[in-house]
Amino acid sequence: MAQRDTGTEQLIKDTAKRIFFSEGKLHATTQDIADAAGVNRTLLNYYFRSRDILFEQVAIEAREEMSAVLDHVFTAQLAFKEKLQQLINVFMDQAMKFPYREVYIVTELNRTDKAVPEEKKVRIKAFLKEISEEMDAGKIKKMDPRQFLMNLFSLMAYPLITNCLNKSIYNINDNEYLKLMKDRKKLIFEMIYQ
Amino acid sequence: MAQRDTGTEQLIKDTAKRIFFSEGKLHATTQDIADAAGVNRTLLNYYFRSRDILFEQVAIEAREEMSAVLDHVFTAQLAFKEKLQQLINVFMDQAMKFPYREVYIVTELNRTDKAVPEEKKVRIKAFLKEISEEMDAGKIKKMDPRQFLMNLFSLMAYPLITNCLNKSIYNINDNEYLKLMKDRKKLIFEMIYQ
DNA sequence: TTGTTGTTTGACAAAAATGTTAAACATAAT
DNA sequence: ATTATGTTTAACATTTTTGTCAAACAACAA
Repeated sequence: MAQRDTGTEQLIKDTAKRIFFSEGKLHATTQDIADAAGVNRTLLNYYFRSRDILFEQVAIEAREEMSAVLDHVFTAQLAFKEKLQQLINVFMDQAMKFPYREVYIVTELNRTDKAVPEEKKVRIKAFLKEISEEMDAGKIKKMDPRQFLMNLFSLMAYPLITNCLNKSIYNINDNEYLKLMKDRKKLIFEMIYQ
Repeated sequence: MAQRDTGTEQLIKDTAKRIFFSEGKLHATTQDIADAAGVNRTLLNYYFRSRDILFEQVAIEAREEMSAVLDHVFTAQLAFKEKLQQLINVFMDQAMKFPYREVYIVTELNRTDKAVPEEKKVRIKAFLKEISEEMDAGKIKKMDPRQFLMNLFSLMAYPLITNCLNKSIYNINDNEYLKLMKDRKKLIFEMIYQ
């Protein structure tokens, strides 16, 4: 396919991701993406054949990027406590850059009525087991381990999705918001781990 | 305007809300909404003039419905503990019905590049003050009260937004999911209030 | 240089979504 | 029954978005 790699294909995908995941413009058109990338719209068809294929490719890579982060932390040779700290650190850094990534994944699934892709559940199950053991050891409050994971991801992801609302509600500017989000890393850890 | 109220205007809005807030189909067209409501698409223009006006009206009412719930609980004549329990109970019931309501509000703001509407901050400020007092009284962990509120809403809202993903990741069906969400009410309260 | 191949562009075509209009319809009042 | 008024519909028009194609362009090889 791409014999002379001009970087255009990657540029288009990166731009699409910026618009969708960072700016949260889920209704962006192919023209919007082309303009933002500074390329002719026809190139989107040249590299991806159709809008739907491009959008799905972006969704697929979003899921892959997500799994990659989680797998990396889940399989790290670390004690649970350190794993947790690293997970919070890495995930929140990504969430601050791409706050709407999960929202994009979900809305694309809702839009296309496509079956939810079966996740590789081995890593998750192993981590759920670790969580259970930590509960037995009294390091974290006893509950359904799935609830524990939902709590964790909720605390990390949601405030960034509702960024614009929070800034209005709590009367804070960009800098202060950034500080609040950085503080959250420590706060979340202390909240779920004694 | 509506001398003979046939209920059509309300039907259109209710249908739009169902599609946007419940089904999470944020890319729905006017035709999609008309079909789902079982009415001629022209009626959307008859009652709302344009698509944009309808969509903004829906967003405005979404914010109003949200504030209404919060205001009601915030100003209730109850002790903080009971207020919190009621808030969790009422908010999660709504979130289970309309999981994507906040997402709709946010994406409409991002789509239209409209200024974030200034919220009535009096009630919020009063509640933030109550939270501070509760912290001083040792009933909740000390932190920035805004973080406390973010925690609370994150824990309530996020798992419902990611419903379809969670079902795949944790291998659960609709019924089990419903039970998990009901259990969360108690779980969230115990997590943030000693 | 010339030919080859992959890339980019503009003009055009097609499809999808939204908006407009006149006429049909229904209901209530005269 | 007839008129008046608000509601609904179908046909049409417009705008927006997406897709196609041939030609121009750029890099590389023979």
